[in-house]
Amino acid sequence: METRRSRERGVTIEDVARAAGVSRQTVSNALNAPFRLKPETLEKVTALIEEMGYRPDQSARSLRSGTRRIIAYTTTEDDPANPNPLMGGFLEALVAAAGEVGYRILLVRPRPGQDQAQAIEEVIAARTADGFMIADVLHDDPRVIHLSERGFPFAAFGKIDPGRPQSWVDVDTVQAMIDLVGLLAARGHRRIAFLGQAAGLPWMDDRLEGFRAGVRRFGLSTSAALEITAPSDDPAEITEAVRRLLRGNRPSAVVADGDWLAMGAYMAARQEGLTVGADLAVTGFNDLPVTAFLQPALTTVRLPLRRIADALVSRLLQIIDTGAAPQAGLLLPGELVIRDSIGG
Amino acid sequence: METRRSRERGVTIEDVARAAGVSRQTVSNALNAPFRLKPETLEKVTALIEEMGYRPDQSARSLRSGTRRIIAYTTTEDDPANPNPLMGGFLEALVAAAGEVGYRILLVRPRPGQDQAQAIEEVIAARTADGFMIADVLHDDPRVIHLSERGFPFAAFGKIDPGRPQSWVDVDTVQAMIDLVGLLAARGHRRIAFLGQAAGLPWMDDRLEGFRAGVRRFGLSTSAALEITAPSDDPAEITEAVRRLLRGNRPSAVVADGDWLAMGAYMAARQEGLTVGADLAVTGFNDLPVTAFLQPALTTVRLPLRRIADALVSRLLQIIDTGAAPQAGLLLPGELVIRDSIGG
DNA sequence: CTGAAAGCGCTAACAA
DNA sequence: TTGTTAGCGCTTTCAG
Repeated sequence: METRRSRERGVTIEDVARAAGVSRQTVSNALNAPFRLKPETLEKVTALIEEMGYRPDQSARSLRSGTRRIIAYTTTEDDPANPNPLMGGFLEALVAAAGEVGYRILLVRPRPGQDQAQAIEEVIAARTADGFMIADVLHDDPRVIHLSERGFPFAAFGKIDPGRPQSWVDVDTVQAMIDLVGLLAARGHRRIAFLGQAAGLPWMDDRLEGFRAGVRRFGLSTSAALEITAPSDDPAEITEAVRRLLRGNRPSAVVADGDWLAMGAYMAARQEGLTVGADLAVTGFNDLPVTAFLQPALTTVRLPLRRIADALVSRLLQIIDTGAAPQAGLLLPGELVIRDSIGG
Repeated sequence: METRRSRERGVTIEDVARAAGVSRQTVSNALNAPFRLKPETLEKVTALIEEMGYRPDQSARSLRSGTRRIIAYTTTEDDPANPNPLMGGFLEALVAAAGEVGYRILLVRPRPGQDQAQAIEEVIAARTADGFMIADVLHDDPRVIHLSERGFPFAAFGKIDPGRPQSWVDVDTVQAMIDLVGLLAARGHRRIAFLGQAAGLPWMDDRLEGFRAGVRRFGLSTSAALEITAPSDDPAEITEAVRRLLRGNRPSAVVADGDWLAMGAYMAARQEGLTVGADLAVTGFNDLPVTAFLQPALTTVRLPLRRIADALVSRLLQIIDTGAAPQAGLLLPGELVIRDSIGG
C-alpha cells in the first residue's frame, strides 16, 4: 500500500510539458518569463497549467533558484497575562502587506534552550527564508546584532541603533506626543502628568521624550514629580500608582504611555471619585480596540500599521534584491484620535 | 560582481563529508539516523557539523524527503476594529506547541480575489506545507470542505461537521456554561439572561445550548425574553442592547457569550445606575487579559489554549504520518475563573 | 523563440 | 557500518 506521502505527488512540469507538446523549459518560461514565448504557445501552455492545476513545487524551485518567497518573523515569547497588543495588529498588517507581493510569513521562535540569535541562525543556515522582519526592537537587540553581522536581509518595526543597517520604520512618537500635549495645553491644562512604564524600552523613551518636548514647547509646569512610572503591567498596580498621583497635588491631565496604562488611569479616577473628561483629562497611545468600551471615549494615537508594514516589506524586498540597506530609517506620523476623555 | 543570492551559499553536506573524510551519506545519517553510525564516526562527524555550522538546506531536504516541517495556518481576515482576541492567544500557543516538535507555522491568507479554498489549494499544490491548522471553524466551512475532499492533512480548533474527518479539538463549552449557570443558581439567582451574538457561529450556538441546558438543569425561569442578541460587535450597540434588557423586568444575572459582550454589560449596568456584583451578576467567556481592568473582577471561563494547541499538533502529526484521521473529536474542559462579578 | 543538458543539496535504496 | 548510485522538480545556461 502506498504511503500517504508518496500519494501526494502532484502535477509536475513534466506532465504539463508532455500534455502541451513542448519542453519543460517552455512551461517554466510561461510562468517565469512569459515575454519569451510566442503568444500562441503562451496561451496554450497557460491554459493547460490552469486546467491541470499545475503549481511549481516550492522546494524544487527554491533549491534551484535560491529564493523562497518567505519572510521570517521573530516573535518574542508573549506573556499570556499581558499579550503585546500590537503583535496581533502588526502581524495582521504584515501578513497582508507581504501577501500582496507574493511573500508569506513564517513564525520563528527560539526553541527551549535556544536564544534569539541561534533561532535566527538556524533559519539562515537552513535557507528557510529570504529575509527577516522583527518588531519591538531593543537597544543592542541580539536579533539586530546577529542579522547585521551575518549580513542577512532584515527590516525592523522600531528604530535600530546607529551603526547598524538603518532598515527600520517607526511611528513618529515624539511628534505625536507633542501634539497630544499641545491639545491639552490648548484646553487650558497647565499641570500635566506623564504615566510611563519602566524605562529602557526605546519606544517608551520616545514617548517620554516627546512628552517633555511638548511640555517645554507649550511652557507648562515641569516638576519632575509629574512623571510617574507604573511598577509593572499589572492592572491593579498601575491603578494604585495613579491613585497615589491623584491624591497629591493633583494634575488636571494624565498623558499615559499607552492605552493599557490609560485604562489604569480611568480606574484610578473612578476610585478617587473623579470623572474622566471633566475632572481629569486622560490620553493614551495605540488605539486598542478594547478602549471603545471606555467612558468617556479615550483620546489616543492610532498607528498606521498597514502603512508601516507596507514600507517595511518594500524595504526588505529591496535589500533582498539588491543587497543594499537604506541609508536612513523612515518615520511615519501617528494619527491623533480626539475623543471625549480630554473634555469638551 | 557576485549577486547577493549567490553569496548566500553556505556550508553543504559535501563540505562536511570532505572535511570528515566520509561520504555525504554518512553525514546525512549522523543527523537523520545516528544509531547507524559507529560511535567514533558519529562523534567525529557531529563535532564537525557543529564546528562548521552545517544545517541541511531545507529546500533540498524537502524536495528529496517530501516533508517540509511546516504547518500552514489559515487566518480569516481579521477585522481591525474588533480583532478576534483569541487569534493572538491561540496562535501564540500554536507556535509554541509546534515548535516543540520541530515544526514552524506559516501564515496563509487568500490574496485579493482569492477565496479560502484557492489559497489552500495553492499551498497544497506547491507542496509548501505538510498540513493545515484551522481555527474558528464554521458549519460547511469551505476550508474543511476543500481540505477533506483533497485528502490533505489538517486539524481544527473547533468542531467539524459530522461526515468530515473528526480531527478537531474544542473546549467543552456546553459544560462550562452549565457550570456557570449552576454557580449563579447556587447564589440564589432565578432570573438569568443570556447575552449572545447573531447565531449561526458554532461556538456561539454551543454557548447558548449550554446556557439552556443549565437553565433546565437548575429549574430556572425559561422565558424566551431572557435571551437577547447583540446586533453587532460594536461596543455602543452592545451596551444599548443590554440597557434595554435592564430596563424591563430585570434579570438578576447576565451570562454573556464572551468577555467582549460582558464588558458591554458592565457599561450598561453603570449607565443604568446598577452595581455589577451587587445589583447585577455578570459572567463572561474567554478570560481576555483586558478584563483585569474591570471592576469588580469578571467571572469567566479560561480556555486551555496551550493544551488545545498541543492536542491539535499531535493529532495533525499523526495524520501526516499515518494518513488516518481520528475517529472522534476531543473536548477539553474550560476552567471556571470565579471572581467578584457574581457577588460575594 | 524553443529545446537539451546540467545540477541545485539532499536522502532513499541498495551495494559493498 | 559505510559508500555508491540515482533522482526529487525545478531553473540556469547554452545551443539550436
